[in-house]
Amino acid sequence: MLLSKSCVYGLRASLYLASRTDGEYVPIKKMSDKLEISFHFLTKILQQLTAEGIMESFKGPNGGIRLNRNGNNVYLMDIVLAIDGSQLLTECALGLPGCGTKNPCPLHDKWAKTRDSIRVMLEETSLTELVKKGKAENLRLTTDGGFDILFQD
Amino acid sequence: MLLSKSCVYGLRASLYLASRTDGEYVPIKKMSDKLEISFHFLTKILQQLTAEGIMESFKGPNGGIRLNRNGNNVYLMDIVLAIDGSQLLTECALGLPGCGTKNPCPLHDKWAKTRDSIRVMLEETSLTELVKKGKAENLRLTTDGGFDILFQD
DNA sequence: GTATATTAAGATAAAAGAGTCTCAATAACA
DNA sequence: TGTTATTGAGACTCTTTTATCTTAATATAC
Repeated sequence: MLLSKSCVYGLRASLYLASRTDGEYVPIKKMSDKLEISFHFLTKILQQLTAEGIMESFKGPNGGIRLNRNGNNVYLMDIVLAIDGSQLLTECALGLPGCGTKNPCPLHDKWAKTRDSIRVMLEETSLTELVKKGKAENLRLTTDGGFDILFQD
Repeated sequence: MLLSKSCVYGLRASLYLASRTDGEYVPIKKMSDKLEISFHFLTKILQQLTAEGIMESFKGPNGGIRLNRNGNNVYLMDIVLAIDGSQLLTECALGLPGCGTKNPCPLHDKWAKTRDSIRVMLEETSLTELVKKGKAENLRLTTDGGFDILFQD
């Protein structure tokens, strides 16, 4: 698995939040219902993203979570790094510690190239870009149902 | 993590075997010592690869494991599929079941492209190619030490 | 045939990842 | 001020992966 399950859930939740343009807090419970993710599990993941400053939270009635972008776009890489760390982008394909251009394994060069294409994809893809596409083509963020059903209250 | 630890160990062992051109069986114990992998764990992994027909084994004194290539080259993809299965190459980046060109998630297109570059790399890289490179440049297959130390008895 | 070197197979254990539960803290509002 | 809606934090459980241990099966050689 490329990304951990936590990370995948984090991405889905981020996309959901990014599509809410009103800037209001969304309760985690609502998100977990819509996205079909366990409430408590999602809560933990969002706590991480909040701690990293990617989201901000507010307690109490009318509270919830929202993106904290200060006008800046959020990229997939931001989420992945916050949850899974940089492992995917640095690790040796043969699991050798300290593998790099200095002291490589036989697979290093090829793997570094492949890894780079993953990195570029994550770095260059923004939440807003995917939301735009998702809305335009009514794509899905859950097992069944299109993008739109997420936003019917 | 892109590949499971079992798969990584399987790749290292495969490279080790591919570098032994004499066609003799290599005892797992010797391999596990050289490659610094737990003997019992490696045994299980090699059992899988033997079951898949990628290697062949022989019991008793002078027994061990060797590649069963019948003159054919083995590619990284063979090992990965045998141990980790096709998950990596088919799975949706957002974890949605049945995600594909028919019913995609917003990330599907981009991820399919990235996934493809991983697939191509695994499909096009052969053990012999890596062994050749490893020998020529004395690269490593273990934490420390070059390719050559593996083959001093 | 008996001892020895090896893989095969299954049981068990330890560690990590995924998921659940409970209670505390905070904020709104009646 | 008390009730309710929410996030925060920690303990706990379940599952999968990783690793170890034990015993059986098989082949060789004396």
